[in-house]
Amino acid sequence: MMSPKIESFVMHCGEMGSRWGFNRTIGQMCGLLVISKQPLTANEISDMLNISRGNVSMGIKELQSWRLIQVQHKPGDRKEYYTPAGSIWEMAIRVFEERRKREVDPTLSLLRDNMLEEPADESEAYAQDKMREIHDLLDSLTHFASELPQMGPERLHSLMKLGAGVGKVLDMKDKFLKQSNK
Amino acid sequence: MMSPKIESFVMHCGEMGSRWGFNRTIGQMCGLLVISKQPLTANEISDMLNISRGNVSMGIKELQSWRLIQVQHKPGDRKEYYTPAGSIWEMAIRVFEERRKREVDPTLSLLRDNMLEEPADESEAYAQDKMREIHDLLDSLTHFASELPQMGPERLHSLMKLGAGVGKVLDMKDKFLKQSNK
DNA sequence: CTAAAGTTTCAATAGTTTCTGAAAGTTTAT
DNA sequence: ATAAACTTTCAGAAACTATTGAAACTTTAG
Repeated sequence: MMSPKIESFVMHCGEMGSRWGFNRTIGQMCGLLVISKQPLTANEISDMLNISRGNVSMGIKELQSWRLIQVQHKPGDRKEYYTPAGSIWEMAIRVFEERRKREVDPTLSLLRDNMLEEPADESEAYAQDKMREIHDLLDSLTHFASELPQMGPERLHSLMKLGAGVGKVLDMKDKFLKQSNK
Repeated sequence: MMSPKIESFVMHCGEMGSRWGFNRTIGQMCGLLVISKQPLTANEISDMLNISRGNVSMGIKELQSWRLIQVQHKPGDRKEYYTPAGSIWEMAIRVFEERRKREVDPTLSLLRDNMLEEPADESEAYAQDKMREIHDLLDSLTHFASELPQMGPERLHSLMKLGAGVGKVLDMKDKFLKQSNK
């Protein structure tokens, strides 16, 4: 049915899925759709992965809520065909975005609420300090992440290859700006 | 026992813990240790969070395997006191590193193995293409992440504030290098 | 309107993970 | 060597999550 290479990949996606906030079968479904050249129907997915039709239906709903898959229709065919919604890069961005909405945003708002109140004693003052530290880190990270989509994979690639060299480029930029201001 | 502000933070850490690869109580333990000025004993943790002593012991082991907490001893006291292992920044880096080891490295090696073999047909060729795309993205990300620790939080902060502006800085650098080569 | 082709829902079941608490283990002081 | 103070382990119970499959629903064609 599935070639062994493809199967090993799909099963691995299942394992990873369960660590990344979906469950095993949803991970498998996502992996399968990504490496399939042709769009697949719900029944095909159910057969290829040996999972019940109902489970596939719930999985599709979930993957749609993550904006990772799309429906397609073929003329003269009532079935719904599913494909990944965009490139790997776009899908990765969407997972980050969704997780930010679901996990980071509520955390930031809890931290902010907590920081507004006056600390009642020394231990609360310390706690607030730490919360501010966490808040600032999360805030920086989300700002950065929110710019990624506009950056595209090529620029990301050069940024990533640069690695810690980024520090040097930043210094260079600062120097340059200082000179201009003189 | 715990002030309401601190409690709400700790409970929230529990929720987040369960989405980030630990479980709820381990998340709570970690949150509690991070915002406590004083080191805590296992019994104190057990009392403050209302969880069994055995559970705390397992949680400590797990947090140590993530390199997130440290033991301390007080002179003339046999108990073990626990504190976070480093700053928030260092703890975040450790979580990324551990997850890379546990999740990304095995994925990369599976993808590489799969890509070495000759595709048997068109659909395998397509699958291999997609696998290469995933491989290259993960590979870039891990390279970048591996440089973060040497960068420190201040530089990260300026990089993050820069956001998509990074693109422009990269272009600037490229131009600069071209001119030097002429 | 009805049948056929398809999709979704949801109660029940299966499977997995987490937590407890009692027993076993370890370390230190005397 | 013993007892006291503390920690770890692990089998079983409790809690939670995922999966099935049959019934209900929707859509289209004739």
